[in-house]
Amino acid sequence: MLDIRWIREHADEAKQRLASRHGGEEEKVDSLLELDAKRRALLTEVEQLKAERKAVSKEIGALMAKQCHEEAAARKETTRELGDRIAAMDREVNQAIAEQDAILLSLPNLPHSSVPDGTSEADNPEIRTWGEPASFDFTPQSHVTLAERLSLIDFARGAKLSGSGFLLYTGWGARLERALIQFLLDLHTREHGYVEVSPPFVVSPECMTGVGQFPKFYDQAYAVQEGQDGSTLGKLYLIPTAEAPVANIHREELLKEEDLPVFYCAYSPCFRAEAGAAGVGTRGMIRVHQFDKVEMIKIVRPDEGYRELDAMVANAEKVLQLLGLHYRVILLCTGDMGFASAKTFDIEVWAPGQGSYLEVSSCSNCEDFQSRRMNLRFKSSDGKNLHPHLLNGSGTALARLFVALIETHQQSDGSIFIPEPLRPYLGADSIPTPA
RNA sequence: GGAGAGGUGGCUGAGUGGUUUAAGGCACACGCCUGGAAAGCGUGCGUACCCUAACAGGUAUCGAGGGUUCGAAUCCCUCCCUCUCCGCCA
Repeated sequence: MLDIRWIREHADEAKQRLASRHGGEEEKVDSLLELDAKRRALLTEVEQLKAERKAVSKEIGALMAKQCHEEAAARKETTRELGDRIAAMDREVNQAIAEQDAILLSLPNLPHSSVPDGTSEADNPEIRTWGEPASFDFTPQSHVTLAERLSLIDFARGAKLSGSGFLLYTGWGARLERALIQFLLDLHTREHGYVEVSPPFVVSPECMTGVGQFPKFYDQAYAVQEGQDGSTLGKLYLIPTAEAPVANIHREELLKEEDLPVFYCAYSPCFRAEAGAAGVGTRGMIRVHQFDKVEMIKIVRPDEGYRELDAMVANAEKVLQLLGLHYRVILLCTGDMGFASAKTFDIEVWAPGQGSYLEVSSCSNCEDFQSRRMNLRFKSSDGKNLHPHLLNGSGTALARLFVALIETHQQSDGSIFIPEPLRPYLGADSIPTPA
């Protein structure tokens, strides 16, 4: 959420920077400012009336104490009418606040000045690459072929259980998934300074609003209810990312400056309805309704936000480097960034079987956009209450990492080579071909 | 799900309709005192919004939302959360 006072004083800049997202959001600014002016005028007026009522009520109290009941009764008459006017105006003020909040919650974050202008992913500059695409003296297979041949995934039965887009990992596949999760958590907690948390996998709508999922992406979430009790529908949602619970851990709190920075990492499954994306889904594991992910979250002082963003990207890159996977780092342009983000780096890993790069990580600094939505603050050393920067990044998404890993490290005999750092977790140096 | 007890500022803790303008204490900040410190004494000290060039001023806020009243931390209703016990349950 943007700061209404900042918008009030920087209306032109707000419009310009919203316009740079090429989403037409800047058109909402004028009506927002009108509501703001109306709200403040009403508030000033009704607060004067309340001050008056308060003063007279106090007089009535004093008169009652002195047993002057007639005089008190006369004053009650005048304040009764005052109370009716106040109630009416309170309703108007609340209406204006509700309308203003609805617009504020619908506006995306402003892009940072270092974000390049653009309208689609075609305009995202490549920042750097690491390694080279794997070369083969045979034709590399798709992960679908590999997973079926090695019985890593039972696609048909996964679909039987839950529909298309749900995966049943089996045997070495299930074991590899588990090994990757633990490898990632150990890396980030032992080497990168994150505190591991294991959050709920369902969250309240307030948490979804806090990170900016709601109100814009209601359709993307799975809403749950208790049994057949429809009245409980909408009280909890399956998390689309661990960012939803973990970024909200300190919602509504006032942290101390010495508490910062806070680094969390968490494993969770991620549930995405992908409404409207029917038919876009590719065969296999690349676009699914449920996948595992290890997420990194940072809560930092505003002056450290961008330094910490770079560090977080490096943390995610380390995963791919240790696994020997070629990747590139992309800076998202203004038109391609997520709703809550001010600046986002994507990391795309090379999948030789696909002949394409797959997004396995997205690291964003949301600045104070989310912390304002969730009323998360910290008291600075000079006593001011400030909104910290909130950063989130995948470290990394698992299904696509699984794809890149088996496609990159497939051998001519059909087995999968396991990179050294992962071996203690898998308990093997390769996934063998079936006998 | 049932019964009971609770929810007051950073913490603690009073307050059952009207100088409560939320007492007192702790913590914190500043000052006095001291060779220095502690103790003691004094002053200040929540949050959000409105207004103002600034100082000042105003409104709201006692888990949340409604209601009664001239006036609600206090009375009524609904909901949320915590604790104790019971039931069910991995």
